[in-house]
Amino acid sequence: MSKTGYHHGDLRRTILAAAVAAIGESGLDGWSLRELARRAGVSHAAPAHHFGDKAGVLTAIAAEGFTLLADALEAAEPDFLAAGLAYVEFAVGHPVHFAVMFQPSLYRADDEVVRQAETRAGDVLRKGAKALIPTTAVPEHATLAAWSIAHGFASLWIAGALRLPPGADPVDAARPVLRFLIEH
Amino acid sequence: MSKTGYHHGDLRRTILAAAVAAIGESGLDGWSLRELARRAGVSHAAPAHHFGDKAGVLTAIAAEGFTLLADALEAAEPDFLAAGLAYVEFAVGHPVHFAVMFQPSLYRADDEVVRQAETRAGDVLRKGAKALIPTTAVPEHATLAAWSIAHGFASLWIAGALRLPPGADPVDAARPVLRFLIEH
DNA sequence: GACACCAACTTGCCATTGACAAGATGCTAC
DNA sequence: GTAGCATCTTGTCAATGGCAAGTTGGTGTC
Repeated sequence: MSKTGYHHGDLRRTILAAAVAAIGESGLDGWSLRELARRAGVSHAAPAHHFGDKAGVLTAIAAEGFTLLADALEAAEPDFLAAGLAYVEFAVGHPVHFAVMFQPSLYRADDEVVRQAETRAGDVLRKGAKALIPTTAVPEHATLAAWSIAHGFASLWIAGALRLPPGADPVDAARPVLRFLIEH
Repeated sequence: MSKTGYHHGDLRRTILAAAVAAIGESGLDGWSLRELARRAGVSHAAPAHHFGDKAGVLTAIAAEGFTLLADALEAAEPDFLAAGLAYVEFAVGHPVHFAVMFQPSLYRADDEVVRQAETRAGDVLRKGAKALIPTTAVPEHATLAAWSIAHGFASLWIAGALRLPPGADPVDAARPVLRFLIEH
């Protein structure tokens, strides 16, 4: 675990965290493998050993993101509003993961680890949503509507497209919007 | 307009189209200014003259996207379902524009042209949505819900996150989902 | 305890790229 | 016809991604 010496001990996680930080600061275009290496205090080729290439780093971020999302959804109360707010909270709290996850062209979507994490998140989301909205309509439509509205609100918030008062809390702002889906 | 000679005549649009094509093929990371120059048959520095840098190209794509979106929304029938489907149709039909538009960190969001186009699209969207959903709830919530569900569905479709039967039409798939917001 | 093995990391390298500077070209207005 | 200027080119440099080959040191085995 020591940071000195030839073997870093925890380089993989260090670089992953550095990548998330760098992307958060400079955007998806403003980072380089060499910068991550510098931040971690290792040679310029060290990241490649753990991740192969840039897509490998993004693949790891996506996998981590799907796992975090699945955890967040599982931890939420089993009703649509709570789950939807948990979805928004995850997205706003981990905007880099969220952005990468839903741009499969950036990473290796067929990677085994990503697929497992994605499948788990998808299962949690679908199974949950299925029973959360009492409706006379087709359940699949309700599920997609629920997912879409939470995903859409989170995306628009992160993009800064919503012209809401500065300092507003995204979860508070999302509540009445999500509620509109089920009661109005 | 002739493609031969020192002056291309239509380089700006040619490069812009090449950029959209290249990003569509290789993703937001898989293109270079030099590649655009090669596709257009000009020198490697020609794109910089028109766009400055890579962010300049993405800025132009974003501006074009907001204009196209505003046009599409204006052309749609004045009701929520039609407008929502037009939104989805635009996003799926112009996935590159859509992806760039809602990632302001990729381009110069404070660019004058972009701001005007974005404002126009926003106005069309907000003014429209305001009167499209008869509701007892707060109009702003209804507007945000409508925007979110259309944006979310489109994003998830483009990301390939929806596990729907292959060959399905996105607009047909979106219809019952959007309808769920207003009647269930 | 010596040795083999192997993952972790480094050094060195090259083609490609983004960005800038300076020069060449040709349209256009007067 | 010529001055001015937008358009496009040529040349260049630092930075990057990715690969190859080498080094380090921990771990298991006898």
